[in-house]
Amino acid sequence: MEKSDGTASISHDSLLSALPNNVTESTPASAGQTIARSTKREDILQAAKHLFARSGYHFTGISDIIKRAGIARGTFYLYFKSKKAVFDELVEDVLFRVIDSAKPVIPGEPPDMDAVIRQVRINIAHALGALLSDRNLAKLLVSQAEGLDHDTENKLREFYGALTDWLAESLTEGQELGIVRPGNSRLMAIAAIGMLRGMIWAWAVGEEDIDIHEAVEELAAIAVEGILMRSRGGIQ
Amino acid sequence: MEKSDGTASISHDSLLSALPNNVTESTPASAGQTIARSTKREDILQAAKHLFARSGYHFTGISDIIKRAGIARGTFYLYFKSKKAVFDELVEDVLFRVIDSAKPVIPGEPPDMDAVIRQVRINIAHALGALLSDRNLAKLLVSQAEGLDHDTENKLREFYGALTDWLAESLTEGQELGIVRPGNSRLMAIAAIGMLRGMIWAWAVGEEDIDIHEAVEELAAIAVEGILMRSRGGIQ
Amino acid sequence: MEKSDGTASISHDSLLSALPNNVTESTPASAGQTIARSTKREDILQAAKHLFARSGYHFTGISDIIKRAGIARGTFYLYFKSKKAVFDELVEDVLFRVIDSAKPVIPGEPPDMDAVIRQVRINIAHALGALLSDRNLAKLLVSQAEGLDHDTENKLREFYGALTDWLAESLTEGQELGIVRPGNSRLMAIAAIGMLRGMIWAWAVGEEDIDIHEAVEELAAIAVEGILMRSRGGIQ
Amino acid sequence: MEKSDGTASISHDSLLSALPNNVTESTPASAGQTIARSTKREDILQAAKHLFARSGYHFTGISDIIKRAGIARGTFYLYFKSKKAVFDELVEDVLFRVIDSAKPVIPGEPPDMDAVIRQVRINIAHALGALLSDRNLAKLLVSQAEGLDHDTENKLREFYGALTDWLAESLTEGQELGIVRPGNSRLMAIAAIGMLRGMIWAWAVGEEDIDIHEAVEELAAIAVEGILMRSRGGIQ
DNA sequence: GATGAATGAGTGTTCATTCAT
DNA sequence: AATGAATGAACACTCATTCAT
Repeated sequence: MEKSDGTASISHDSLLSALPNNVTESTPASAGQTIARSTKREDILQAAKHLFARSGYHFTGISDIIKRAGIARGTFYLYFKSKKAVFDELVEDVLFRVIDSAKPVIPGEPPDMDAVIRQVRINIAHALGALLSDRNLAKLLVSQAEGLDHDTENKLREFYGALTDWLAESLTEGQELGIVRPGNSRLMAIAAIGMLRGMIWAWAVGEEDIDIHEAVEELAAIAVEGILMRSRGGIQ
Repeated sequence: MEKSDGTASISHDSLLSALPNNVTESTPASAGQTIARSTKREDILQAAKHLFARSGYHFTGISDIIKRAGIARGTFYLYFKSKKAVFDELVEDVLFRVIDSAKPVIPGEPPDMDAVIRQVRINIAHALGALLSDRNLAKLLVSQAEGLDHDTENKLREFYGALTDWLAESLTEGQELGIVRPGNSRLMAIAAIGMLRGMIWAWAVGEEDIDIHEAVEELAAIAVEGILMRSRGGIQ
Repeated sequence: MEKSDGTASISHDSLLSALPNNVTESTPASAGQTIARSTKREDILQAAKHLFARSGYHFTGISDIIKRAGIARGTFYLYFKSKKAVFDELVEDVLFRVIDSAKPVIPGEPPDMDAVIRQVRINIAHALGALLSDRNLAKLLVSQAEGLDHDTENKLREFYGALTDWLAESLTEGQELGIVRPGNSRLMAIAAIGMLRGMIWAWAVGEEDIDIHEAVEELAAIAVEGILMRSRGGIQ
Repeated sequence: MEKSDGTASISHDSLLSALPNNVTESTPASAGQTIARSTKREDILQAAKHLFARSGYHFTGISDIIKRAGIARGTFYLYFKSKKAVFDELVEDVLFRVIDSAKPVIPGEPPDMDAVIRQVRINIAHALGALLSDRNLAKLLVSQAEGLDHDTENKLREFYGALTDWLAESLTEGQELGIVRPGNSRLMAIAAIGMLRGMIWAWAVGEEDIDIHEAVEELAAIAVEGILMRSRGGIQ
């Protein structure tokens, strides 16, 4: 994406299209009332999020959700058409958070490595922060959403696909600008996203005690320097 | 682990302990017969693997498995005590493959960076190869095993925990030997494993067309050099 | 049991303890409503009683019960947690009826043989009447409750044990008061209870056409002339 | 039954007809071999008897029986056409033993009360002895055979019916001869058989510690002083 | 005769969803 | 809008019986 002012940046509009329907306005009609917006819907989402994260989708029953939300059985179906619908909304919520956190990196003219690295660091911090703010949501994404059904699998596939496309494209542009190491940018993108996911997983599921600032530093360091020491020069 | 000859290496015995019982010989007794090994057990495993990978554990019924394996209902329970038992065996199978592929890296005296990198590359190739040989098995590990019961979740957690411990320890030793960049070795380990998982996931679930050799090269390159270019020097 | 006024009587409190929990109020909460008591629960019990008595516990399926009760499969489990639970409630019901019918015999001072016999006859009438009012319930007690699981078997064993203990004790006291023939009172108790059971069985299972009044008379006659003391004579 | 010599006695031929097929020759054909008669059939019966008595018909599987009998699955069906067939044979065995033990009481001319009582006592001893010799068989009869299926229920009904008929008839004849108290002889018969059953049940199921001689004495005492005529007196 | 791998009809129970009130 | 009693399709698993060897 070549901007008119000559600087290159990667918009994240394409990422948003990965979500089936726009999540921003997921509240029910409820036209008449302006204040005291139905809190029940939110109660259900909160209860379900907690339970899905703790016990998993399949082991969480409608009974559990309504008990925790403090509503009656039938009421549940007033706000959501199915158990799956609640899950879907929660998943879309996480995905949106992550997408929303991805900001284009603008190298400047001429490319200023230091600035780039700062921006990368900020991007990583945002992506991590988006998920690490809600352990249950993170858990949902990394350990419940997968392997559920074909719909969810597809949604996830699309999401990660779009994320990978976007990052790979960004890296390719970065290579052209000389700020990204030569190589298969798509594989780099996959690896980079994998690192982030690994961090989230370790924190959410593995229950590692991860300090977000340290994690951001380390990920940025790997991005810049890799893991192994170099005697001199690069890889042979 | 300091070996008597001065060279350091990391055994992977600790990794093996992550598996509840040794998987290598899980076939039933059937002592007498030497030939004509019961093919039914294998049929069931194959059928279940395919279906679990395609539709998920919960959406795969015994009916589906026996239909695909071409056996009767009761026959299934002649070979496995439950649906869960089949799944467990499949999961242990993948875990064992991965564990088996992890080989210690011996830097030599004095540390020869080139040799180290070669060995790292081999390790990556093994780990990837162990899983990329069977897409369904890979899918099982990265996307189906989670969100199941707590037992399986714990097994997986333990597995990744042991893998992380092992790699983190290796990296720490590497730092002492000056072949690994300074930094939080545990976070490095998490990130490194995340990269591998990301690769697997992209191939198994995202259905990316990944060339194993290229993937190994790129991962090794990231390990050695990171992703971003460096003006000179490391991160500021 | 020696009462302070010199008269002896046998309380049947010990018998009640044979029942695991008090059966009298086994209806579900449903606090608010006063009228329109859930008839479904009763429907299920009636249907199950009929079927258990006709075909036996093991040959009666949930399908049979719900078909006869005119409800759906799931509805059954709204009122009972298992097929066994229905059976248990029915059994406890019979046991309670029998226990409830046992009233202490008070000989008076000095012992009035005629009064004693009248009371014995009343006791027999109660015990028989409690069961002969419901053929299916009777059948359950004498021919279905056995051969089930150990829990039920134990409950029954305990019940008959308590009944025997109580009667044997009563007879022993009667012997001390000179209104019961000398002899092994425990064996007498077993025989007496056996007679009653035999009567019930013949009516419920053997489908004998038994007139309750005649049966009471005959049993009383045997009791009076066989167990109770006579002016002179006895076994040679 | 009026015998030609003027004495009355009750044959028990009618009782034998209660058994569907004559039990005496229940061994399989196996024509050729005279010696070394197949012990397997007996092994199965023994094993089944033990298990049925211990765990009940429904909780005893073919697997249990063959394991205990030390034979293979298929072999079982070489000797019995079904699990039920084994049970039936065992039940018929008990019934036959009881029937076999019933001997006619011959009062003599003129009726000798002492002789009659002796014979009654012997009859009771035989009936009890037939069952008390094998606790498992007794248990089968009193606690497993009932409530099984309609076939068995009918067989049992017929058996007890015939037994009752026989005893009632005997009692009626006794009344005519003046050795049995007036009254409903059928109800007397039912009560008498009930006493015996009660004794057996208490011993086999209730696990009472019953001395057979004492039991015979007590039952005889009840019979003599409750059912048989006395010089003077009777029910008031 | 003896075997035991294979069978499949049958079981009790669950739970997301509906709908009359 | 809110309720919760009622629903019934779907499930994993059992076990008496058969039959090719």
